[in-house]
This record gives sequence, C-alpha cells and structure tokens, in this order.
Amino acid sequence: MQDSELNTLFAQHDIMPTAQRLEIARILLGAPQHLSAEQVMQRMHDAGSSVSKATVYNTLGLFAEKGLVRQVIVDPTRVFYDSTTVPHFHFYHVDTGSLEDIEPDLLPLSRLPRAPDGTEVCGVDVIVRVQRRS
Amino acid sequence: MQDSELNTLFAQHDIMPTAQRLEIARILLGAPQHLSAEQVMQRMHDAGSSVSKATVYNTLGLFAEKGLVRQVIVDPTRVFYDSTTVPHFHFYHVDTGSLEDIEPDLLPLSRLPRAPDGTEVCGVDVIVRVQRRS
DNA sequence: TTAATTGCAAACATTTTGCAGGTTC
DNA sequence: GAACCTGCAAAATGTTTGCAATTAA
Repeated sequence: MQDSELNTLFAQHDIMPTAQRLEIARILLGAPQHLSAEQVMQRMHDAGSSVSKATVYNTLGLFAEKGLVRQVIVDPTRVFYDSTTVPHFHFYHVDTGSLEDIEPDLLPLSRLPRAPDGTEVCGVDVIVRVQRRS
Repeated sequence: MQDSELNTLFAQHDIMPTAQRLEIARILLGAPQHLSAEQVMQRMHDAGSSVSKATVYNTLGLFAEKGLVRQVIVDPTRVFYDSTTVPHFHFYHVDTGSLEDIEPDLLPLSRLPRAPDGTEVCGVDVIVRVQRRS
C-alpha cells in the first residue's frame, strides 16, 4: 500500500496522519490479517521502528473506533485487530491462537433475528473454534 | 435446583462436590443466565457466603472445563459463564454489558463451512452486538 | 494417610491513564 | 500559540499461581 493511499484512507476516516500511525497502518493494512497489539509491536521492532507501547495501543484503539480496522474478540487474553472490515467470519485455531477468515459464501447467515426492542444491531461476530483433529 | 440434582450433575461431570462448589453451582445454575466471576462473587457475598476470589475463579474454570457451564467471550475485560450449555447464540448489549439468549430457530445457521484441513470444529459462537437505538 | 481443595496474597498480562515534552497547523 | 500526539512510567483490571492450612476419601 502506498503512502498516498494511506493518507487518503486516513482522511476518509478522519484520522490525523502522523509518522507512528502511518507506520502502524503500513504493517496492519499491508495484507488481510489479524494481529494483536503485541504482534504489531513485535513487527515494528523487527523493522527497526521505535514506537511506544502506549502509542500502539492507543493507535489501534483509534483505528478501531474510526472504522479503519475491526476488533476481533475470541480470547480473553488479547484483542486481535482485523485489517479486513467488510463483514466476514472467522475460524479460530485454539491450539495456535491464530485467526483465519471464512469465505463469506461458505457460511450463509440468511436472516438475522430482530434485535430486542429499543435496540439496533451494531455488529455480528461468528467464530468457529477449531482444534487439531485428534 | 435441589442438592441431590446437583450432586448427580457433579458426578456426571466428574467434579468432586465440595461446599463451595455446590454454593457456586446453586447460584449459577439456578436459572438460565450469564454471569461474570465478579457477579458470582457479588451474589455469594450478598447471600452471606464467604468464598475466596481464587476459589470462584478456579471453580468457574473447572466447571467450564468439565462442560457444566460454557464460557462466553464477548468483551475483552471479562469472561461470562453461561448456565445454558445446549448450542445457542447471544445478543450482547454493548451499552449495559449484558447477554441475552437468541432463540435458536430465529437464527438458522444452516450449514457450517468445512473446518480447515487437519482440524475439527469444537465450538461455534455467534454474537449479535446491539446498542440502544439512537 | 494421602490426595485434593481452599484461601490469602503476591504475581501476571494486557490495557489504560497521567503527565511532561514534542509536533503540527 | 492552541490543539493534538507521543512516550514513559505508573495504575488499573481481570485472572492465575505459590504455598500453607484445611478438608475429604
């Protein structure tokens, strides 16, 4: 992804571009993937970039709030950030702690139930937990 | 639920019955509900029972492992324990942090995708997040 | 008596926050 | 110069663990 694209994306999502945010976006949005905050930090460190832990957490939180990435909650011990924001579902490999996208047409969620009175749906998560076959 | 029932249930799930475990089971299994560890502790405290935090956490973990209750992971800040173990799905009220069961026939998940090679499905979680209508 | 459970406090891991210093418009 | 961002360290949160004392088979 080019920096010009990223800048457009940031503008569309009302995010002020800074060096650290662009760096984090380059890592996370470079491919369809699911990374935890720690994994993002690790990759930045590997790439020789120096960003503080607080900034990584705050930036990922900001990205999620602004709709640039999606949080995936499958494990009480850490949040994953998903670079794919179009609706789709996940396999969660409980042995490895990794996420895998499910092709949307493989899991037809034909109709959603009506939301309870006074509420509206703001997200649907489907997680199929899988383990190594015994 | 009667103590004799609970004892049978414990035996079926290979759980050694102790006073604290029965107490926790009475609270959690008394109705279809979704409680966090802290909520269980609160209820025990309200009922005048004294059980340590560690025992509550360890007991809930044990119940989940033995299949007596189900963990529901919807919020990175806490795990809920669901007294209903038959397959079903959830509304999660993001405003209140509470869970509500979805009637199974209202959400037809007709066919699951095949699990990735070498893996088998060990659980399916569907969470419909809802918020107060704006 | 031997194994298992409990309770307390301390440890843990992830995430958030307060605040001083720096950057951007 | 006003508003915002960054980074460090400290705090907060939910959960787990080590270990001595207790309880159960």
